[in-house]
Amino acid sequence: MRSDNATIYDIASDAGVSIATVSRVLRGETNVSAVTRKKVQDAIARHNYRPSSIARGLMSKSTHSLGIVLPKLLNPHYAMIFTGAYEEARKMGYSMSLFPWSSIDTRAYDPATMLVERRLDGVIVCVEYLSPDHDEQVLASLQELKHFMPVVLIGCVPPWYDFPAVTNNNAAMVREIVAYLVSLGHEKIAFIGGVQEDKDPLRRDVGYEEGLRDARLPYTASYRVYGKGTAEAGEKALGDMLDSLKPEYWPTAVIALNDLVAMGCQAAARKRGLSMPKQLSIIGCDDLFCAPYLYPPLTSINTRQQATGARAVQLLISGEDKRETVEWELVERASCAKTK
Amino acid sequence: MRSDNATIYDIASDAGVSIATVSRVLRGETNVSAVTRKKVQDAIARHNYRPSSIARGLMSKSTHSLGIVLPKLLNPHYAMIFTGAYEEARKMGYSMSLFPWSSIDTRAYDPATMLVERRLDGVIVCVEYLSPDHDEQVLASLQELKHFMPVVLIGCVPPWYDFPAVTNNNAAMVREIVAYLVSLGHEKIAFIGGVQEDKDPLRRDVGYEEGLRDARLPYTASYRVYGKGTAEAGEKALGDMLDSLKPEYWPTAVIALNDLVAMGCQAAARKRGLSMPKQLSIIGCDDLFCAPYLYPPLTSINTRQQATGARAVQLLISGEDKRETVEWELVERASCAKTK
DNA sequence: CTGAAAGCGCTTACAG
DNA sequence: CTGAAAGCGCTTACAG
Repeated sequence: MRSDNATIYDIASDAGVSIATVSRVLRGETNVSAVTRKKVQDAIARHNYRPSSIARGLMSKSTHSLGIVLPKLLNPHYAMIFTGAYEEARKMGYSMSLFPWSSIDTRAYDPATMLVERRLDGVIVCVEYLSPDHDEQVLASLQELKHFMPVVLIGCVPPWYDFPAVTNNNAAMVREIVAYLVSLGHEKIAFIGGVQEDKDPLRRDVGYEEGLRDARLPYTASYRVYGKGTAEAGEKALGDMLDSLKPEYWPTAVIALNDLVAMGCQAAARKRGLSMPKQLSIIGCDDLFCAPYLYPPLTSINTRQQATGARAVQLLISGEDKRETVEWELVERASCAKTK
Repeated sequence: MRSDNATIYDIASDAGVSIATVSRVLRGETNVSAVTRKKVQDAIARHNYRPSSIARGLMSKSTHSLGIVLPKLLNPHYAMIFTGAYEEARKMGYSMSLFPWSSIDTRAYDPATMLVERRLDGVIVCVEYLSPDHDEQVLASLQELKHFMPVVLIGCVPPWYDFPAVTNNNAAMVREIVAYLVSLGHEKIAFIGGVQEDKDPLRRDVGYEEGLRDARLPYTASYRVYGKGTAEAGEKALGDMLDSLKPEYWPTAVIALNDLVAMGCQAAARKRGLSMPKQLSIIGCDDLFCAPYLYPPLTSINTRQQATGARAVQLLISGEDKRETVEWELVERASCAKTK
């Protein structure tokens, strides 16, 4: 084993053939005689030679590598998406590089520079709605990026984003969650998390209001708290709600934007002596690995993140320009109970 | 904005200069006259030109990109390491690609192929001890990889691995944990998780036994259960231990290999009606984001994963061939209590 | 301060 | 089945 950073020329001369022939066996072409192939393979083994994907990428316009832009990996929700996308890419013979979103849009020169300079074959971008002007800025970046390479979106993608995408129908999902809680006898149902100005018609807010309407329940503004999707935000939001309401008006159920928020809600409720799920039912969303180990074990929605990531890769590679919706599943555990 | 995939030739001819001059302004060289620079920059803007890092990488031997090999991203422990490494790399002007370990060693051709073909400037590998033959295989892969690029190790790195590394001193850590539990009055202390045949002198086992010896406590084989570092494994391990022991011999404290195992232990204890921390104290390791939201909130060890990742990047780039140890911190929450 | 030329390590027609 | 040659899009001495 030499590992001398041999090039295709070294292999060719060592095997006594041309570099074109070496290239042929490298790429597995069949029109090479057995003995020639053997000579080349031996030379490759002797030098421990690995072709440079850099040089290879120069000539063949495809780099066979994809990118995925995710808000942050510390949230396991995104780690699941990444894992699903990565595995699918690998199956299809592509590599997949991860770009934390923050590292993209802090580049002064241009949001998409890193992606474009690497000549990726395509990129999956996970969109989050943060505020109207952030939205505008994101859309502009995406449109520019689209000029350079195929883009598939996941996450919270408003319908007016003209991109192929794979998403959940959040509105329908939350509407069903409300129905589920109503079926358990709940009438005072709170919803915690999300951004107030979001104008996406698929947003969870819409489902919340629809679900209430379905059950002919009033919309109580005090039960609707906006905030970031973190445990801290959830803890503060529910805590403030409870502290500001007379106990007889306390919600009997809360829908959390995601499992992180739900974790925070559990903490807030516990701190105020509420027994769960007896006095308060909580349902999360995303079904993180820790959901079954919270107390009480958290009922949540499996949003099939890995399937989402995998499907996005398929759209990216096939070039289909369509918008798909992925199913979800209610995972019942002990955190939601009947009111009596 | 044209996005016509212009090359350096297009820019040069459009600006009326040579490609060498375009290259100079691209790389920010100072020896270019202001007017020439302006002409070039205008042409770049007009074409929305981005240089190809592929072509750039061919000539300059450095790709300015690093790799990191991690067992699995779904465990937030590794997501923290990645985040720390990624951010540090970015600060130093490097990009960082993630390679799940599984995708490395299932390549029939060669474990390191993906890394080598991409001509990475260096790679961080997170090592896990799984079994003696896995260990042998990993070491062989690493040694081969080392012929191609600088390698820095993190994770469970035995001292006979001749590589720069940044690790925790697990033995010392667990020894202190035992002392902490002893200071709370515990004498029946269990340890759950890990691989039995591990011969690393820094391994957690060693610290467990040393800690017991420090406190002049007996080593009780029934209190030592091996297993994978998952919640399921933890739940089964503690469950089996409790079921097989008369209650008066039940441990009053358990040290879990990591927070996942600790989560499982909480579930097993709860299922058997043990009240925590009154009847059973549990301490985890890694201080995952969910630790404060478990019930009871989990006392754990902050192993400074982000700092570990960042430091590994620094060693990789500086080329220092040394082995460093990173500090840890006990994070006291409610899951460990005095025995009386 | 600027340009002509060679070269990085491959792939890809094109001949034979 | 195999090879000579051009070319991918840059950077890097080397001249001037």
